[in-house]
Amino acid sequence: MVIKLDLYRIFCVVGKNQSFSGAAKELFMTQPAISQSIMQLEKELDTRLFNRTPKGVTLTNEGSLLLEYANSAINLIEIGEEKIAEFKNLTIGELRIGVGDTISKYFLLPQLEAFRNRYPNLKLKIENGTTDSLISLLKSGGVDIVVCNLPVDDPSLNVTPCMDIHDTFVYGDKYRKLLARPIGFRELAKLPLIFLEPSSNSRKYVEDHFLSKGVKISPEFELGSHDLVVEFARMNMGIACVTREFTKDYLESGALHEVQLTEQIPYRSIGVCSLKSVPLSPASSRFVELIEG
Amino acid sequence: MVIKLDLYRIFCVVGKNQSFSGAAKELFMTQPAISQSIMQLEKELDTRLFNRTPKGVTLTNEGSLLLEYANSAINLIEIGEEKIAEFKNLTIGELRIGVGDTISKYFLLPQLEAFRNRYPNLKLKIENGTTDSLISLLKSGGVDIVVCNLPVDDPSLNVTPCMDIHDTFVYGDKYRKLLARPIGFRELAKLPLIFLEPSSNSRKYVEDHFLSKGVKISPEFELGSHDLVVEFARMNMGIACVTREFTKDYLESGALHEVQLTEQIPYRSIGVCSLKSVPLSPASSRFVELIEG
DNA sequence: TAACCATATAAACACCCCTTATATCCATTA
DNA sequence: TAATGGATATAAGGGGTGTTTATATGGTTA
Repeated sequence: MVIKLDLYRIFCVVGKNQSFSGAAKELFMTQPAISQSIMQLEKELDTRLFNRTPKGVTLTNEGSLLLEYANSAINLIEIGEEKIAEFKNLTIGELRIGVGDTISKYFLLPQLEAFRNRYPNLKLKIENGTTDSLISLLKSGGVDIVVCNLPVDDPSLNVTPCMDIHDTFVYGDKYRKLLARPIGFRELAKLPLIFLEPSSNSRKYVEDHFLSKGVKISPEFELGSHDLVVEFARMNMGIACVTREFTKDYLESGALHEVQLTEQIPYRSIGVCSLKSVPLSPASSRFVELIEG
Repeated sequence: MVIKLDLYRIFCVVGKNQSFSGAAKELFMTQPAISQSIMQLEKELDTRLFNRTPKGVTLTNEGSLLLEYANSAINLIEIGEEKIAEFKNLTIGELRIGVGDTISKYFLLPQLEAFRNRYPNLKLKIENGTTDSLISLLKSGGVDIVVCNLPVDDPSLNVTPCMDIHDTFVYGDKYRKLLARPIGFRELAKLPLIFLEPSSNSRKYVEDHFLSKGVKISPEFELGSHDLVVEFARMNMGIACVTREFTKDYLESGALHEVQLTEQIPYRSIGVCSLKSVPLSPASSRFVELIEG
């Protein structure tokens, strides 16, 4: 027979008060309840814990010893509960986000900054990688959520789009006259093009779309990051395929100009992915609210 | 609302097993009981502690953290229970005995030695003093039991006689002829007498008994310890009032001889006294058994 | 697709713990 | 010494809670 732990809570309070009736008040119980609880504990331990006196009770040696242990135990539980509360406050804990490089810089970083200011004690861990590698990281428990380019088609994931992005082509001043009027995919493909590497999700998306229209591209430059692509365009190395939303500053300042296309490239979305089977942690859930809201 | 501590015990077992049904087996409960207990704990903490998977459950971050605290707490309780068991085994704890000097040396010491051999881990504290001072020490909680000369007449004490002692008079070789035949109190009182100090319980007892027979004694020597009294008799300084049981060696070896009295001094007893209001500790109770048995 | 193993849900029952009521003991005070 | 007050002990009844049985649901595996 295992001794009920709740008896120890009562025991601690009685030990503190040196009185059954005093403990009863503190615990919002009646004196007989306390009396019986202590008697039960004493019976199960086969040890007298208190000496009853006309003015209360006093601990026996055994009782004193036990009280130290019981007090510590209950304190530990209380500290544990406090820690849990801190988790809920997001004053402790961690948030592990998987995110693609470009999204990281232009979309997630500002959000992360705000989030960090709000919950400065939360540990943040950011994992970079391709969409595919991030999704498998998510499934293996390496990250809590993944922010990546959609579509992601996986029945075991919750996928929530949170921002639309548009693939577009931009150029520097040198090409201004040449591109003064709208052009089609086929004409565009003949110009010197600047793209991301073929492995990149964005590159594949645009390239596939062109292919579906019967147009094959063969870029002059294939670069490792969106930043580089933008810089090359600004240096008039060619026409760059970029994400409009991540090139906003250059477009608004007039450093770059957008190609007018006669056909549209359908927009894509950035979305948050999480495992259906694992409920979001408080931190993840709060972060998702933030970037969706 | 305070969270029931027993939920934490279940939580620990589930955490260890990473499985509700596994924990159910270990706890001799059914799986739904575990399921509901964890759900209740999660509800009261408003925090998910386990992620349910098809092959069991896994701890969330919150759960992991809480488990450390809960495990430690329950371990503490278990250690406390073990300590209590040690108290019962008399492998820890202490025994505080109040005892008169003479009794200490001739009666208690041998018993104490046996007791200590049997329970070597028990701390022993011996307090010396007069019967009166020991009784008040007992009442103030300074000792657990008192071994002293009876009678002790106090309604708040349990008094158990455990050995009879006899007051008698002894002498050395010089008095041999003089005391070859039985004599009465009155004649005895005229001889040079060696007694304990007037404050001693034994002295008072014998002196009072003589007085009740109309005989007043005026000892030649009044000494501080029974040992001294015996030694003075051996050195033929007079006729010594001693306890027969504590002078056995001298009498048997012929170093001292016992006065043949025509009237008897009623025997007294040595007894163990304890407070009625305070049950004996395991150690006290075991010791009392020993000296009574 | 069926079987198996995991957790979740629902409902009934049994047990336990708490409360109310009362007793008892001791100490203090009139 | 009797009476009062405050402490714990005891007894009995009732309500709540936790456990069980029964069943559902979901997911992996063969």
